[in-house]
Amino acid sequence: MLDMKFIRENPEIVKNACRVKNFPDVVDDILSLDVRVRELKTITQTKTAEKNKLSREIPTATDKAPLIAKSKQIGEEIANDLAELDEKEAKLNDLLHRVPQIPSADAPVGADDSANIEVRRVGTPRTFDFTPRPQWELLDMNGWWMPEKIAGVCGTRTYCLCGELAELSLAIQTYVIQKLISKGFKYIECPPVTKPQAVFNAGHFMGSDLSIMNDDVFMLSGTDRCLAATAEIILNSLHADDILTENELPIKYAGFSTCFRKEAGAAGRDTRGLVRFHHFDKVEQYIFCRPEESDEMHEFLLNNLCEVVGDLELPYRVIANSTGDMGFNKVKQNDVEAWFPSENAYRELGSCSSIGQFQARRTNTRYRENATGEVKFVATLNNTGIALPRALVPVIENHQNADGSVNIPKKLQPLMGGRTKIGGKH
RNA sequence: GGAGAUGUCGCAUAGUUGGUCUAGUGCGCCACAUUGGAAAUGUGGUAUACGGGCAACCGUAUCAUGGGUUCGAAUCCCAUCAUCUCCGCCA
Repeated sequence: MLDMKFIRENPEIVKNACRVKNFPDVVDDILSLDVRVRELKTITQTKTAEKNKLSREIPTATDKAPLIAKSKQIGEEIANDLAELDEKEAKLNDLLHRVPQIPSADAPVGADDSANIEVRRVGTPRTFDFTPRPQWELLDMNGWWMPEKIAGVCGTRTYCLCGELAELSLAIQTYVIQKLISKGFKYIECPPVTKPQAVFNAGHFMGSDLSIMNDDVFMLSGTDRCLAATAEIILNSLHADDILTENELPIKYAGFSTCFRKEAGAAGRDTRGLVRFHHFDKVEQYIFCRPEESDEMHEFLLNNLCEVVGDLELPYRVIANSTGDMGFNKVKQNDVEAWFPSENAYRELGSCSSIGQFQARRTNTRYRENATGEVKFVATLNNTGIALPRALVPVIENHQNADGSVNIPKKLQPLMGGRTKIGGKH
């Protein structure tokens, strides 16, 4: 959410954000509600002050009855005003949670991903001297998965990895975690089960009604819990209501969790191979920092993901996502896409996002500034570290050999017991 | 899952026959004084949010959370949550 004062003082900026991000403009409703809410607060507080004064006089008064009567009467007036205040404030609160984050000035403006800009391209897609196999053929011939079996047992959009590919998946995960630890991240194993409030805090959803997320989140039947779609949800709320010291910042967390998604809007898409499931494993980078250093941290996070993809020896490109494509809570977003030979296209492996103070307002995560002693909201950022099994797809497709074996990227070989390749006819 | 206990202003605590509690004390922290410097000591200060005000400042709320009783609640009632101890179950 945004700061009410900011909206009050910069309505045009906020209206513009609603426009370029494709969200309904509720700014005028907010402004008029805000005026009434403040009016009511002033009135009720003045009356309460009067009532408190009377209450203090009563114990020592000789004639208590008239004071009690007066106090009682003021109490009734306050109750009426409060009823209206509660209603108006709830409405205002809901609308405030429908205002999107202001996008960065350098973000491309556009309605959807067609307005995204390619920032840079690293590496060149390999030219094969044989006909490369798509991921599912490699998976089949090497016995690295059992799609029909798993679909039968667990349903659609689930997967299992078998044998050496499962080992490689674990090696990649370990590699990324170790890399992030070496860059100053604290590794956190996050629970996949959480409360809807934490999902709300992450700021992906609009409004203050938590029930709307039922369409997108797996609720655990008969409980008040749900399955988290990303470790970001847990990491973001890890300092809820804290006042951190400036010296603690930036806080860097590398969170691992299995992620659960309904993929309700993706029916029929990516049904073959290891691209899209109801569950997957992800190492997430997450940072709490001073707002002034947010841009610097964004580059840091983005670079970490680029390094990981580079270490996997994959051609990739970096995208600047447009205002319409970046989502409700984001200031800016850069997707990192790797080359998928079977699709003859670059596809997303991770997404680096600056959230500004949007999530921090929802979690009430603040820090005390050394110089001024002022308490301010922190800025938060997140990026993928690695998402599996999707990241395995470009790895096996780009590094495949004619015999169906797959070369292991050099940096991963130590974690694979020194092996240089897996699969094929040994 | 069963039984019991607890939850106070950074930490530790006082406060439970409702009203000098606008929450006391100790520690910590900050400032000043004292000192050649320090320790010790002394004095003062020490939260967050919101509303009002150019400002100094004033007001309101917060004693786990949410309700309730009352003119008035840290204190009484109800619900919820969390923590601890024991039992049960279990990777």
